[in-house]
Amino acid sequence: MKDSQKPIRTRFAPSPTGFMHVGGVRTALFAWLIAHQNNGTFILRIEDTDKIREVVGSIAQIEDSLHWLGISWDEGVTVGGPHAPYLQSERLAIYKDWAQKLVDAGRAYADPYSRDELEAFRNQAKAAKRPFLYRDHCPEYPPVWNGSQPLRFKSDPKNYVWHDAVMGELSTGPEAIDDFILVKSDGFPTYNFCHIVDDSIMGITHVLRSQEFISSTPKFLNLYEALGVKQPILATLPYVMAIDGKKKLGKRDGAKDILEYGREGYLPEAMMNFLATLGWNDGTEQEMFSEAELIEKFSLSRVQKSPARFDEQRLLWLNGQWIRRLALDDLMMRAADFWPETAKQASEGAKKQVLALVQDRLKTLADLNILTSYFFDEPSPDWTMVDDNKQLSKLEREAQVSLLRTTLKELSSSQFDSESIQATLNRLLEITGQKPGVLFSLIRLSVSWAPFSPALNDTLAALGQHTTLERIQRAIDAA
RNA sequence: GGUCUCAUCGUCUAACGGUUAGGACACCAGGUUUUCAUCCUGGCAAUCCGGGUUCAAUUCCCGGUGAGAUCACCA
Repeated sequence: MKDSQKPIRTRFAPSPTGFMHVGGVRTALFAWLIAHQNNGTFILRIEDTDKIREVVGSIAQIEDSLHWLGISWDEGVTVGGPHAPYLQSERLAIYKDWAQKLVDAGRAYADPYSRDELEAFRNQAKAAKRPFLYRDHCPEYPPVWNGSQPLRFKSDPKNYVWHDAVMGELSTGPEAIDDFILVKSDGFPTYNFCHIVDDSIMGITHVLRSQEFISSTPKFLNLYEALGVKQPILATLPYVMAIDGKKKLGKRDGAKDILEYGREGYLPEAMMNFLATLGWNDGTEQEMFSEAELIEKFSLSRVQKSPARFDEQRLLWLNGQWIRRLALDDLMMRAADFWPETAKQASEGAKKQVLALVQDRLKTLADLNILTSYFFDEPSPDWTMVDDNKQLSKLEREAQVSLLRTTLKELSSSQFDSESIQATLNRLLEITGQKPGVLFSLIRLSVSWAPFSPALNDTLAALGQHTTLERIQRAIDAA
C-alpha cells in the first residue's frame, strides 16, 4: 500500500534491570503493532551497558513477558538476525569504532575531570540557581583519549524544531544541548550514544519511547548530525500513571510484573486490548479490539498526548468480556491451572460442564476457585448464611426445613435434566405458595453453601440427582 | 532555578470552529420468575481560569494556574 516507503523497522530496547511492568510492555506493543501493520520488522535489542544495575535473569523475563502477551520478534537476542549480536555488551567494538570516528572528526574529547570536580561544578550551578552545563567547563586543551577517561561529545548547541509522530511539533533552544558522555570510563558506551549507533546500523525507521526522553531528544538530534546518520521518525509515548497518584507508574510505586497478571487469571488478549486502548483509540466507540484489529487500526497519530492512569477496574471488565468470548474448549485449556484443589480428581467432562455454567460469571480465571469449589467438594452446611439472607430470615427455621422437605420429595421423583428440573421448581412454587426469591435462594444455599452460583436448575443438573438430594438432606439434618 | 511537555465526567476517551459535549469503566436505580459478578434499561457526572480572534471557541492565539519530565560516567 505504501510501497514507495522503506519497509518499517521498529525495535524494543529494554535494559535488563528487572521485570517488565505495563508501561514498558505498552511501548513494546505499540512498536510491534506499527511494524506488523506494514509488514515490517520488529527487533528486540537488549541494552545492557550498565553492568551495575543489571539483574540476572531479566532477559529471560523480558522475553517471557513479551511472549505471554503474544508479541514475538523477527530479530533479537535469542533468534539472531542480520545485525547480530543484539546484546549491546557484545557490540563494544562497534561503539569504539564509531567513537573514534567522532574523536578524529573533532566531535568528541576526553573528559579530564574527576567525579569530585564534576560534582563541585554541579553544586556551583545549583547554588547559583542555574542549570548545569558541562560545556561551560569544557577544557581548552583536553587530553588525548586513552580509554580510561569518559569520552564526551563536542556538541554544537543550537535551536531545534522537530516533528514527533505523537506530540506533533516540538522545539528547544541551545541550552538543551550539552557535551554529554558517549563512552564511560569503564569502556561501556552510554545509552545516549549506543542506541543511536545501533538504530542506525539496524536500519530502525521508527523510534518509539516513553516521555522521559523528550528532553534529551535535542542531544540526539545533534549527535545524528555529527554522525551523519539519518534521523528516524521519532514517537514519544505519554506515561502510564499509577491509578492512585499523579506519578508515572514505576516499580517503586507498586507497578506489577506483567507476568503476575497472567498468574492472577488475566488473559493476554485482555491485557493487549487494555494496553493498546490506554492512550489510543480508533475514533469510533469500539471498546474491544482483537490483535488483528489492532494491527489493522493502530496509528501513532491517534495516540493521546497526555498521560493515562492505569485503571485496573477497566482491565478487569475487559478480561471478563474476553473470557466470555472464548470457545469452551479454549477456556478449558487456559483454566487448567485455576481449578480448586478439590477439582483435581474430577473428570475433564465434569469440569467442562461446570466451566460452561460459570463462563459468563468469571472476571478472571482465578475466580474459578470460589465459583466452583462446591461442585467438587461437599460444602459444610452453614445456616448462618440463611439467617443473613434478607428474605429467608423472615421465615422460622421450622418453615425453612419444611420447604426443603417438600423440595426433597418433588426432586426425588423428577427427571434430572436442566429443563425438567426447572419444571419441577416451578411446580414447587405453586405447591408451597412461596416467592422464587425465597424458595430458590433456600434451595441454592442448601446445595452449595456458597455466596454465588449459576442458575439454579443448571446448578442442580450439574450436581446430579444423587448429590442434590443428599445435600438437601444434610442441610435438613444440620438445621 | 533553566528548559520542555501536557490539560474534556472520579477513570479511559470522542467531538476536520457550529453537537442537548457522545461512548466505555466505576457508581446508583430498575428489570431479566433465586443469589449474582453475566445480560438489558435508565440515572449521576466533564470542556482548569482569564483574555483575545471569530457571526460562532472544548477546538485557534496569548497569559495565568495546575500537573509532569529533564538538567547522571541510568536507561
